[in-house]
Amino acid sequence: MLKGHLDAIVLAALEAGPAHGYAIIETIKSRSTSTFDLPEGTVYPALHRLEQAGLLSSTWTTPPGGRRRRVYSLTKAGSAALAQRRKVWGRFSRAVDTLLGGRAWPA
Amino acid sequence: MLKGHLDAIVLAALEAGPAHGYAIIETIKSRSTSTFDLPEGTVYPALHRLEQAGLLSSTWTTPPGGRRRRVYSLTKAGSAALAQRRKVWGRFSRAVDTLLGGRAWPA
DNA sequence: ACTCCATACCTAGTGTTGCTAGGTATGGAA
DNA sequence: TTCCATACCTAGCAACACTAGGTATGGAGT
Repeated sequence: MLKGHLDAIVLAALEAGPAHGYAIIETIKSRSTSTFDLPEGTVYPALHRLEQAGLLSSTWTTPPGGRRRRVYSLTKAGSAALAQRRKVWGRFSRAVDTLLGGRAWPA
Repeated sequence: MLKGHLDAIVLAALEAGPAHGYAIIETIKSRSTSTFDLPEGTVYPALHRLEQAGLLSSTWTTPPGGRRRRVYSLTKAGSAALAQRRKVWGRFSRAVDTLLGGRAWPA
């Protein structure tokens, strides 16, 4: 369970530049040291939702020796949403840290 | 949205000692400086779920000058579950911090 | 006396979310 | 030629948190 922060994570994965779905999954997996090994059935619908919401845009591309890929980019609204989500996450995680017992930053 | 960490929060609220539902809501609200102002429709079903799962036990009490209250306590399984939840939260929040932009460990 | 609020509990139903479990298809390695 | 990694997709499900109601009592204010 990604507990509602999937959107933020996906948007953040696209902040460094456009990418296609499969690559996004790999990026999230490696950058989280496999804590988040997201199934495609989680990520693809999320991408569609985010595009629907205007936070992403996509174009089909076919690299010379390869298969078709759908490449997503952050829209301006997407960047704004990401900034907002970061704030929400910060507030949320600080509150949970407090409630779960103070000392929240193990070495 | 509490994103799946409600159980951990409720269990943690009972770690200091038994309490009844309404008081738990107040505790969570004040300790989170109102970040989590949980509606009763969120907390009561959660308490029932947790008791059903054997993580909490409850007894009805009626204080001298007052109304009936249902007081919940952590069971041994509840304490163990809380420890587990804390670990999950730690791993989860560290991963999200990393994905959302690096600098995750404020002083 | 009456009203209103805070306290204190409850549940049915709803929308969102993430996942399971399937499906299609291609390029490259064994 | 078989298999795996790549690369996309969707229908349906289960869990979760919330909305929106409901009941009831004690105390404070007018």
